Amino acid sequence: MILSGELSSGEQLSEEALADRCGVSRTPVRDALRRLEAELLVRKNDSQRSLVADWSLGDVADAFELRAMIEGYAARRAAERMDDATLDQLRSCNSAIYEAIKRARPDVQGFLDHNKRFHELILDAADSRRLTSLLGSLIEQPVVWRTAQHYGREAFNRSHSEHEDLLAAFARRDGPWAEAIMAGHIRRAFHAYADAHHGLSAIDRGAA
Amino acid sequence: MILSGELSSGEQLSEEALADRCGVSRTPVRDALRRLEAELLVRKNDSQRSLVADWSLGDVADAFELRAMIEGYAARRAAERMDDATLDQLRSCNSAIYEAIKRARPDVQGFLDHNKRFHELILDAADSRRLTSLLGSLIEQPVVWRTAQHYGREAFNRSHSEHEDLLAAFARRDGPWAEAIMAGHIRRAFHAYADAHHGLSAIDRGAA
DNA sequence: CTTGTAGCAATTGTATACAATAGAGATTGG
DNA sequence: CCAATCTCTATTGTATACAATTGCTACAAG
Repeated sequence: MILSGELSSGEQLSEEALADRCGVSRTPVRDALRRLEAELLVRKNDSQRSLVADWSLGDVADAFELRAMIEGYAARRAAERMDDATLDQLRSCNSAIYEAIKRARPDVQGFLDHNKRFHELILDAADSRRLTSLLGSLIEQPVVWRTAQHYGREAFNRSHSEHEDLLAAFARRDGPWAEAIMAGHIRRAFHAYADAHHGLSAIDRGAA
Repeated sequence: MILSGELSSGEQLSEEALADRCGVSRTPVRDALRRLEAELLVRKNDSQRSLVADWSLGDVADAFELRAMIEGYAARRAAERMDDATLDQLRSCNSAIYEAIKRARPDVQGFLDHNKRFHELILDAADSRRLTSLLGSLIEQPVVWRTAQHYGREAFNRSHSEHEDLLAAFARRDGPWAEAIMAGHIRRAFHAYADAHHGLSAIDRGAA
Protein backbone atom coordinates (compact mmCIF):
# COMPACT_ATOMS: atom_id res chain seq x y z
CA MET A 1 0.00 0.00 0.00
CA ILE A 2 0.92 3.63 0.06
CA LEU A 3 2.42 3.35 3.50
CA SER A 4 5.34 1.28 2.21
CA GLY A 5 7.87 3.96 2.92
CA GLU A 6 5.80 7.11 2.79
CA LEU A 7 5.03 7.14 6.47
CA SER A 8 7.54 7.23 9.28
CA SER A 9 7.76 4.82 12.20
CA GLY A 10 5.45 5.50 15.07
CA GLU A 11 3.32 7.86 13.06
CA GLN A 12 -0.36 7.95 14.00
CA LEU A 13 -2.74 6.57 11.39
CA SER A 14 -6.16 8.11 11.57
CA GLU A 15 -8.66 6.04 9.63
CA GLU A 16 -10.40 9.14 8.38
CA ALA A 17 -7.17 10.82 7.24
CA LEU A 18 -6.13 7.72 5.29
CA ALA A 19 -9.60 7.46 3.79
CA ASP A 20 -9.47 11.04 2.55
CA ARG A 21 -5.98 10.52 1.21
CA CYS A 22 -7.00 7.45 -0.78
CA GLY A 23 -10.34 8.85 -1.84
CA VAL A 24 -12.38 6.05 -0.27
CA SER A 25 -14.44 5.69 2.87
CA ARG A 26 -13.25 4.40 6.25
CA THR A 27 -14.63 0.89 5.71
CA PRO A 28 -12.02 -0.42 3.25
CA VAL A 29 -9.31 1.46 5.14
CA ARG A 30 -10.24 -0.46 8.28
CA ASP A 31 -10.06 -3.72 6.33
CA ALA A 32 -6.59 -2.85 5.10
CA LEU A 33 -5.44 -1.88 8.59
CA ARG A 34 -6.60 -5.24 9.94
CA ARG A 35 -4.48 -7.02 7.36
CA LEU A 36 -1.44 -4.84 8.00
CA GLU A 37 -1.89 -5.47 11.71
CA ALA A 38 -1.77 -9.21 11.08
CA GLU A 39 1.53 -8.64 9.25
CA LEU A 40 2.83 -6.46 12.10
CA LEU A 41 3.38 -3.51 9.78
CA VAL A 42 0.78 -1.66 11.83
CA ARG A 43 0.12 -1.94 15.52
CA LYS A 44 -2.32 -0.41 17.95
CA ASN A 45 -1.41 1.60 21.02
CA ASP A 46 -3.15 1.17 24.37
CA SER A 47 -6.14 3.16 23.26
CA GLN A 48 -6.79 1.25 20.04
CA ARG A 49 -5.24 3.84 17.78
CA SER A 50 -3.27 2.55 14.81
CA LEU A 51 0.42 3.37 14.47
CA VAL A 52 3.07 2.53 11.90
CA ALA A 53 5.03 -0.25 13.57
CA ASP A 54 8.61 0.54 14.46
CA TRP A 55 11.15 -2.13 13.53
CA SER A 56 14.46 -2.21 15.32
CA LEU A 57 17.43 -4.01 13.79
CA GLY A 58 16.91 -6.72 16.41
CA ASP A 59 13.30 -7.15 15.28
CA VAL A 60 14.45 -7.53 11.69
CA ALA A 61 17.10 -10.05 12.74
CA ASP A 62 14.41 -12.00 14.54
CA ALA A 63 12.16 -11.98 11.49
CA PHE A 64 15.00 -13.20 9.29
CA GLU A 65 15.87 -16.02 11.66
CA LEU A 66 12.26 -17.16 11.58
CA ARG A 67 12.19 -16.80 7.82
CA ALA A 68 15.37 -18.87 7.59
CA MET A 69 13.72 -21.70 9.52
CA ILE A 70 10.37 -21.52 7.81
CA GLU A 71 11.64 -21.03 4.28
CA GLY A 72 14.18 -23.77 4.96
CA TYR A 73 11.27 -26.07 5.76
CA ALA A 74 9.60 -24.88 2.55
CA ALA A 75 12.71 -25.84 0.59
CA ARG A 76 12.74 -29.28 2.23
CA ARG A 77 9.11 -29.92 1.32
CA ALA A 78 9.66 -28.51 -2.16
CA ALA A 79 12.62 -30.84 -2.74
CA GLU A 80 10.52 -33.82 -1.68
CA ARG A 81 7.73 -32.84 -4.06
CA MET A 82 9.77 -31.38 -6.92
CA ASP A 83 8.76 -32.16 -10.49
CA ASP A 84 10.81 -31.56 -13.61
CA ALA A 85 8.59 -28.78 -14.96
CA THR A 86 9.00 -26.72 -11.81
CA LEU A 87 12.70 -27.42 -11.81
CA ASP A 88 12.94 -26.02 -15.32
CA GLN A 89 11.05 -22.92 -14.28
CA LEU A 90 13.40 -22.42 -11.35
CA ARG A 91 16.42 -22.83 -13.61
CA SER A 92 15.24 -20.27 -16.11
CA CYS A 93 14.27 -17.95 -13.29
CA ASN A 94 17.78 -18.08 -11.89
CA SER A 95 19.17 -17.51 -15.38
CA ALA A 96 17.05 -14.39 -15.56
CA ILE A 97 18.56 -13.30 -12.26
CA TYR A 98 22.00 -13.79 -13.77
CA GLU A 99 21.04 -11.71 -16.81
CA ALA A 100 19.90 -8.92 -14.53
CA ILE A 101 23.10 -8.71 -12.52
CA LYS A 102 25.86 -9.68 -14.97
CA ARG A 103 26.33 -6.23 -16.50
CA ALA A 104 28.41 -3.46 -14.99
CA ARG A 105 25.30 -1.62 -13.78
CA PRO A 106 23.05 -4.33 -12.29
CA ASP A 107 19.31 -4.13 -12.94
CA VAL A 108 18.26 -4.08 -9.30
CA GLN A 109 14.52 -4.09 -9.94
CA GLY A 110 14.92 -7.01 -12.33
CA PHE A 111 16.93 -8.87 -9.70
CA LEU A 112 14.26 -8.23 -7.08
CA ASP A 113 11.42 -9.35 -9.36
CA HIS A 114 13.08 -12.58 -10.46
CA ASN A 115 14.36 -13.29 -6.98
CA LYS A 116 10.86 -12.90 -5.61
CA ARG A 117 9.51 -15.23 -8.26
CA PHE A 118 12.24 -17.78 -7.52
CA HIS A 119 11.25 -17.95 -3.88
CA GLU A 120 7.56 -17.98 -4.71
CA LEU A 121 8.02 -20.94 -7.04
CA ILE A 122 9.65 -22.85 -4.20
CA LEU A 123 6.88 -21.88 -1.84
CA ASP A 124 4.27 -23.10 -4.33
CA ALA A 125 6.18 -26.33 -4.82
CA ALA A 126 6.12 -26.89 -1.05
CA ASP A 127 2.33 -26.97 -1.39
CA SER A 128 1.33 -25.88 2.10
CA ARG A 129 -1.27 -23.21 2.71
CA ARG A 130 0.01 -22.70 6.21
CA LEU A 131 3.53 -22.07 4.98
CA THR A 132 2.32 -19.67 2.32
CA SER A 133 0.39 -17.74 4.89
CA LEU A 134 3.17 -17.55 7.47
CA LEU A 135 5.85 -16.60 4.98
CA GLY A 136 3.64 -14.01 3.37
CA SER A 137 3.64 -12.04 6.59
CA LEU A 138 7.40 -12.45 7.02
CA ILE A 139 8.43 -11.48 3.51
CA GLU A 140 6.55 -8.21 3.26
CA GLN A 141 9.25 -5.99 4.59
CA PRO A 142 9.57 -3.02 2.28
CA VAL A 143 12.56 -1.73 4.20
CA VAL A 144 14.48 -4.88 3.46
CA TRP A 145 13.81 -4.92 -0.23
CA ARG A 146 14.83 -1.34 -0.67
CA THR A 147 18.13 -2.23 0.92
CA ALA A 148 19.02 -4.30 -2.14
CA GLN A 149 19.65 -0.95 -3.79
CA HIS A 150 22.85 -0.92 -1.79
CA TYR A 151 23.94 -4.49 -2.46
CA GLY A 152 27.44 -4.88 -3.78
CA ARG A 153 28.31 -7.09 -6.73
CA GLU A 154 29.49 -9.88 -4.47
CA ALA A 155 26.09 -9.96 -2.72
CA PHE A 156 24.29 -10.38 -6.05
CA ASN A 157 26.73 -13.06 -7.21
CA ARG A 158 26.48 -14.92 -3.93
CA SER A 159 22.72 -14.95 -4.14
CA HIS A 160 22.78 -16.34 -7.67
CA SER A 161 25.30 -19.05 -6.88
CA GLU A 162 23.44 -20.13 -3.73
CA HIS A 163 20.34 -20.50 -5.87
CA GLU A 164 22.37 -22.80 -8.11
CA ASP A 165 23.28 -24.92 -5.08
CA LEU A 166 19.62 -25.07 -4.21
CA LEU A 167 18.76 -26.23 -7.72
CA ALA A 168 21.30 -29.03 -7.38
CA ALA A 169 19.64 -30.14 -4.14
CA PHE A 170 16.22 -30.01 -5.80
CA ALA A 171 17.50 -32.05 -8.76
CA ARG A 172 18.51 -34.78 -6.29
CA ARG A 173 15.27 -34.40 -4.35
CA ASP A 174 17.47 -33.95 -1.30
CA GLY A 175 15.19 -32.29 1.26
CA PRO A 176 17.57 -31.88 4.21
CA TRP A 177 20.28 -30.46 1.98
CA ALA A 178 17.89 -28.00 0.38
CA GLU A 179 16.74 -26.95 3.84
CA ALA A 180 20.28 -26.28 5.02
CA ILE A 181 21.18 -24.29 1.92
CA MET A 182 18.04 -22.20 2.03
CA ALA A 183 18.41 -21.41 5.72
CA GLY A 184 22.00 -20.30 5.18
CA HIS A 185 20.95 -18.30 2.12
CA ILE A 186 18.41 -16.32 4.13
CA ARG A 187 20.76 -15.78 7.05
CA ARG A 188 23.46 -14.43 4.74
CA ALA A 189 20.87 -12.16 3.13
CA PHE A 190 20.25 -10.72 6.58
CA HIS A 191 23.92 -10.06 7.10
CA ALA A 192 24.03 -8.22 3.78
CA TYR A 193 21.01 -6.26 4.95
CA ALA A 194 22.54 -5.47 8.33
CA ASP A 195 25.74 -4.24 6.70
CA ALA A 196 23.83 -2.08 4.23
CA HIS A 197 21.53 -0.89 7.02
CA HIS A 198 24.39 0.22 9.20
CA GLY A 199 25.90 1.85 6.16
CA LEU A 200 22.64 3.64 5.51
CA SER A 201 22.38 4.72 9.11
CA ALA A 202 25.86 6.18 8.88
CA ILE A 203 24.92 8.01 5.70
CA ASP A 204 21.76 9.31 7.29
CA ARG A 205 23.69 10.53 10.28
CA GLY A 206 26.20 12.18 7.99
CA ALA A 207 23.50 13.89 5.95
CA ALA A 208 21.62 15.11 9.00
CA MET B 1 -15.55 -17.64 18.42
CA ILE B 2 -18.70 -19.65 18.06
CA LEU B 3 -17.42 -21.46 15.02
CA SER B 4 -14.89 -23.41 17.09
CA GLY B 5 -16.56 -26.70 16.53
CA GLU B 6 -20.14 -25.69 15.84
CA LEU B 7 -19.71 -25.47 12.10
CA SER B 8 -18.58 -28.23 9.80
CA SER B 9 -15.72 -28.08 7.35
CA GLY B 10 -16.48 -26.50 4.02
CA GLU B 11 -19.69 -24.94 5.27
CA GLN B 12 -20.64 -21.64 3.68
CA LEU B 13 -20.48 -18.63 5.96
CA SER B 14 -22.83 -15.90 4.94
CA GLU B 15 -21.95 -12.64 6.63
CA GLU B 16 -25.59 -11.78 7.12
CA ALA B 17 -26.49 -15.17 8.59
CA LEU B 18 -23.62 -14.94 11.09
CA ALA B 19 -24.63 -11.39 11.94
CA ASP B 20 -28.19 -12.45 12.70
CA ARG B 21 -26.97 -15.40 14.72
CA CYS B 22 -24.73 -13.20 16.87
CA GLY B 23 -27.18 -10.35 17.08
CA VAL B 24 -24.82 -7.80 15.58
CA SER B 25 -24.48 -6.18 12.18
CA ARG B 26 -22.33 -7.36 9.30
CA THR B 27 -19.52 -4.91 10.01
CA PRO B 28 -17.97 -6.62 13.07
CA VAL B 29 -18.64 -10.01 11.48
CA ARG B 30 -16.54 -8.98 8.51
CA ASP B 31 -13.78 -7.87 10.88
CA ALA B 32 -13.84 -11.24 12.60
CA LEU B 33 -13.80 -13.10 9.29
CA ARG B 34 -10.71 -11.15 8.21
CA ARG B 35 -8.92 -12.24 11.36
CA LEU B 36 -9.98 -15.86 11.02
CA GLU B 37 -8.84 -15.75 7.40
CA ALA B 38 -5.40 -14.64 8.55
CA GLU B 39 -5.36 -17.65 10.88
CA LEU B 40 -6.52 -19.95 8.06
CA LEU B 41 -9.56 -21.05 10.02
CA VAL B 42 -11.67 -19.47 7.29
CA ARG B 43 -10.90 -19.26 3.60
CA LYS B 44 -12.59 -17.78 0.57
CA ASN B 45 -13.65 -19.64 -2.51
CA ASP B 46 -13.12 -18.37 -6.04
CA SER B 47 -16.03 -16.00 -5.80
CA GLN B 48 -15.02 -14.36 -2.54
CA ARG B 49 -17.43 -16.28 -0.39
CA SER B 50 -16.22 -17.35 3.05
CA LEU B 51 -16.01 -21.01 3.97
CA VAL B 52 -14.96 -22.90 7.08
CA ALA B 53 -11.48 -24.13 6.20
CA ASP B 54 -11.05 -27.88 5.90
CA TRP B 55 -7.99 -29.33 7.62
CA SER B 56 -6.67 -32.65 6.48
CA LEU B 57 -4.43 -34.69 8.76
CA GLY B 58 -1.55 -33.70 6.50
CA ASP B 59 -2.36 -30.03 7.00
CA VAL B 60 -2.34 -30.52 10.75
CA ALA B 61 0.97 -32.39 10.54
CA ASP B 62 2.36 -29.49 8.56
CA ALA B 63 1.16 -26.96 11.13
CA PHE B 64 2.70 -28.99 13.94
CA GLU B 65 6.05 -29.24 12.17
CA LEU B 66 6.07 -25.48 11.76
CA ARG B 67 5.06 -25.04 15.36
CA ALA B 68 7.86 -27.37 16.42
CA MET B 69 10.40 -25.22 14.62
CA ILE B 70 8.99 -21.87 15.67
CA GLU B 71 8.27 -22.79 19.27
CA GLY B 72 11.69 -24.42 19.41
CA TYR B 73 13.16 -21.09 18.41
CA ALA B 74 11.02 -19.44 21.08
CA ALA B 75 12.44 -21.83 23.68
CA ARG B 76 15.98 -21.02 22.55
CA ARG B 77 15.42 -17.29 22.86
CA ALA B 78 13.62 -17.78 26.17
CA ALA B 79 16.55 -19.79 27.56
CA GLU B 80 18.97 -17.04 26.54
CA ARG B 81 16.82 -14.40 28.24
CA MET B 82 15.52 -16.40 31.21
CA ASP B 83 15.35 -14.74 34.61
CA ASP B 84 14.81 -16.46 37.93
CA ALA B 85 11.34 -15.05 38.51
CA THR B 86 10.05 -16.45 35.23
CA LEU B 87 11.75 -19.75 35.96
CA ASP B 88 9.87 -19.95 39.26
CA GLN B 89 6.61 -19.24 37.52
CA LEU B 90 7.31 -21.99 35.01
CA ARG B 91 8.14 -24.42 37.79
CA SER B 92 4.96 -23.75 39.70
CA CYS B 93 3.01 -23.92 36.46
CA ASN B 94 4.36 -27.38 35.73
CA SER B 95 3.58 -28.41 39.31
CA ALA B 96 0.01 -27.32 38.70
CA ILE B 97 -0.01 -29.51 35.59
CA TYR B 98 1.14 -32.43 37.74
CA GLU B 99 -1.62 -31.76 40.27
CA ALA B 100 -4.17 -31.80 37.47
CA ILE B 101 -3.12 -35.16 36.04
CA LYS B 102 -1.89 -37.16 39.05
CA ARG B 103 -5.27 -38.44 40.17
CA ALA B 104 -7.04 -41.45 38.71
CA ARG B 105 -9.41 -39.24 36.74
CA PRO B 106 -7.22 -36.48 35.24
CA ASP B 107 -8.57 -32.93 35.19
CA VAL B 108 -8.28 -32.42 31.42
CA GLN B 109 -9.43 -28.82 31.41
CA GLY B 110 -6.98 -27.99 34.17
CA PHE B 111 -4.20 -29.68 32.23
CA LEU B 112 -5.07 -27.68 29.12
CA ASP B 113 -5.21 -24.37 30.99
CA HIS B 114 -1.90 -24.81 32.79
CA ASN B 115 -0.25 -26.24 29.70
CA LYS B 116 -1.37 -23.23 27.70
CA ARG B 117 -0.01 -20.91 30.36
CA PHE B 118 3.28 -22.80 30.45
CA HIS B 119 3.81 -22.29 26.75
CA GLU B 120 2.68 -18.69 26.92
CA LEU B 121 5.18 -17.92 29.65
CA ILE B 122 7.95 -19.24 27.41
CA LEU B 123 6.66 -17.22 24.49
CA ASP B 124 6.64 -14.08 26.61
CA ALA B 125 10.14 -14.82 27.86
CA ALA B 126 11.31 -15.08 24.24
CA ASP B 127 10.25 -11.44 23.92
CA SER B 128 9.54 -11.28 20.19
CA ARG B 129 6.42 -9.70 18.78
CA ARG B 130 6.93 -11.54 15.51
CA LEU B 131 7.10 -14.89 17.28
CA THR B 132 4.03 -14.14 19.33
CA SER B 133 2.11 -13.23 16.23
CA LEU B 134 3.18 -16.26 14.19
CA LEU B 135 2.59 -18.75 16.97
CA GLY B 136 -0.76 -17.23 17.79
CA SER B 137 -2.04 -18.26 14.39
CA LEU B 138 -0.53 -21.73 14.70
CA ILE B 139 -1.78 -22.57 18.16
CA GLU B 140 -5.44 -21.76 17.64
CA GLN B 141 -6.52 -25.17 16.54
CA PRO B 142 -9.64 -26.07 18.45
CA VAL B 143 -9.68 -29.55 16.96
CA VAL B 144 -6.30 -30.30 18.43
CA TRP B 145 -7.12 -29.15 21.91
CA ARG B 146 -10.28 -31.17 22.06
CA THR B 147 -8.23 -34.22 21.20
CA ALA B 148 -6.57 -34.02 24.60
CA GLN B 149 -9.85 -35.42 25.88
CA HIS B 150 -8.62 -38.70 24.49
CA TYR B 151 -5.06 -38.55 25.81
CA GLY B 152 -3.96 -41.56 27.79
CA ARG B 153 -2.15 -41.33 31.11
CA GLU B 154 1.22 -41.88 29.48
CA ALA B 155 0.64 -38.88 27.19
CA PHE B 156 -0.06 -36.64 30.17
CA ASN B 157 2.94 -37.96 32.08
CA ARG B 158 5.22 -37.59 29.08
CA SER B 159 4.14 -34.01 28.63
CA HIS B 160 4.85 -33.18 32.26
CA SER B 161 8.26 -34.82 32.29
CA GLU B 162 9.33 -33.14 29.05
CA HIS B 163 8.42 -29.83 30.63
CA GLU B 164 10.77 -30.76 33.48
CA ASP B 165 13.56 -31.36 30.95
CA LEU B 166 12.82 -27.97 29.48
CA LEU B 167 13.06 -26.37 32.91
CA ALA B 168 16.47 -27.95 33.38
CA ALA B 169 17.61 -26.45 30.08
CA PHE B 170 16.25 -23.06 31.10
CA ALA B 171 18.01 -23.26 34.45
CA ARG B 172 21.30 -23.70 32.60
CA ARG B 173 20.37 -20.99 30.06
CA ASP B 174 21.11 -23.62 27.42
CA GLY B 175 19.35 -22.29 24.30
CA PRO B 176 20.17 -25.07 21.81
CA TRP B 177 19.17 -27.76 24.28
CA ALA B 178 15.91 -26.03 25.10
CA GLU B 179 15.19 -25.72 21.38
CA ALA B 180 15.77 -29.40 20.75
CA ILE B 181 13.60 -30.48 23.68
CA MET B 182 10.78 -28.15 22.74
CA ALA B 183 10.79 -29.23 19.09
CA GLY B 184 10.65 -32.87 20.12
CA HIS B 185 7.94 -32.11 22.65
CA ILE B 186 5.71 -30.57 19.99
CA ARG B 187 6.37 -33.35 17.49
CA ARG B 188 5.45 -36.00 20.04
CA ALA B 189 2.30 -34.04 20.87
CA PHE B 190 1.37 -34.34 17.20
CA HIS B 191 1.88 -38.07 17.25
CA ALA B 192 -0.42 -38.32 20.25
CA TYR B 193 -2.90 -36.21 18.32
CA ALA B 194 -2.61 -38.33 15.20
CA ASP B 195 -3.16 -41.52 17.17
CA ALA B 196 -6.18 -40.09 18.95
CA HIS B 197 -7.46 -38.66 15.67
CA HIS B 198 -7.26 -41.97 13.91
CA GLY B 199 -8.94 -43.51 16.89
CA LEU B 200 -11.69 -40.93 16.65
CA SER B 201 -12.05 -41.47 12.93
CA ALA B 202 -12.45 -45.17 13.54
CA ILE B 203 -15.10 -44.47 16.16
CA ASP B 204 -16.90 -42.10 13.83
CA ARG B 205 -16.86 -44.66 11.08
CA GLY B 206 -18.17 -47.28 13.45
CA ALA B 207 -20.99 -45.05 14.66
CA ALA B 208 -22.04 -44.03 11.16
C1' DC C 1 -31.59 -31.64 -27.23
C1' DT C 2 -27.98 -28.56 -26.55
C1' DT C 3 -26.12 -24.05 -26.02
C1' DG C 4 -25.89 -19.26 -25.40
C1' DT C 5 -27.80 -15.27 -23.34
C1' DA C 6 -30.58 -12.45 -20.47
C1' DG C 7 -32.47 -11.53 -16.16
C1' DC C 8 -32.99 -12.55 -11.29
C1' DA C 9 -31.57 -13.60 -6.62
C1' DA C 10 -28.13 -13.77 -3.22
C1' DT C 11 -23.85 -12.15 -1.39
C1' DT C 12 -20.06 -9.25 -0.81
C1' DG C 13 -17.91 -4.43 -1.17
C1' DT C 14 -18.47 0.43 0.00
C1' DA C 15 -20.34 4.69 1.91
C1' DT C 16 -22.35 7.31 5.46
C1' DA C 17 -24.55 8.20 9.84
C1' DC C 18 -24.58 7.46 14.62
C1' DA C 19 -22.93 5.56 19.29
C1' DA C 20 -19.31 4.67 22.51
C1' DT C 21 -14.85 5.64 24.36
C1' DA C 22 -10.50 7.60 25.60
C1' DG C 23 -7.52 11.69 26.25
C1' DA C 24 -6.75 16.58 26.90
C1' DG C 25 -7.81 20.63 28.94
C1' DA C 26 -10.37 23.56 31.95
C1' DT C 27 -12.52 24.44 36.26
C1' DT C 28 -13.31 24.15 41.04
C1' DG C 29 -12.41 22.62 45.76
C1' DG C 30 -8.85 21.88 49.09
C1' DC D 1 -0.67 26.13 44.06
C1' DC D 2 -2.02 21.30 43.44
C1' DA D 3 -5.18 17.83 42.59
C1' DA D 4 -9.36 15.75 41.27
C1' DT D 5 -13.20 15.71 38.34
C1' DC D 6 -15.99 17.08 34.66
C1' DT D 7 -16.69 18.24 29.97
C1' DC D 8 -15.50 18.52 25.31
C1' DT D 9 -13.26 16.81 21.29
C1' DA D 10 -11.13 13.50 18.44
C1' DT D 11 -11.15 8.76 17.07
C1' DT D 12 -12.71 4.23 16.78
C1' DG D 13 -16.70 0.75 16.85
C1' DT D 14 -21.21 -0.36 14.96
C1' DA D 15 -25.39 -0.19 12.17
C1' DT D 16 -27.77 0.43 7.98
C1' DA D 17 -28.42 1.62 3.22
C1' DC D 18 -26.85 1.14 -1.35
C1' DA D 19 -23.75 -0.41 -5.34
C1' DA D 20 -21.41 -4.04 -7.69
C1' DT D 21 -20.55 -8.67 -8.68
C1' DT D 22 -21.43 -13.52 -9.20
C1' DG D 23 -23.95 -17.77 -9.88
C1' DC D 24 -28.18 -19.80 -11.23
C1' DT D 25 -32.20 -20.42 -13.89
C1' DA D 26 -35.28 -19.94 -17.53
C1' DC D 27 -36.04 -19.11 -22.14
C1' DA D 28 -35.10 -19.00 -26.93
C1' DA D 29 -32.44 -20.09 -31.10
C1' DG D 30 -29.94 -23.44 -33.68
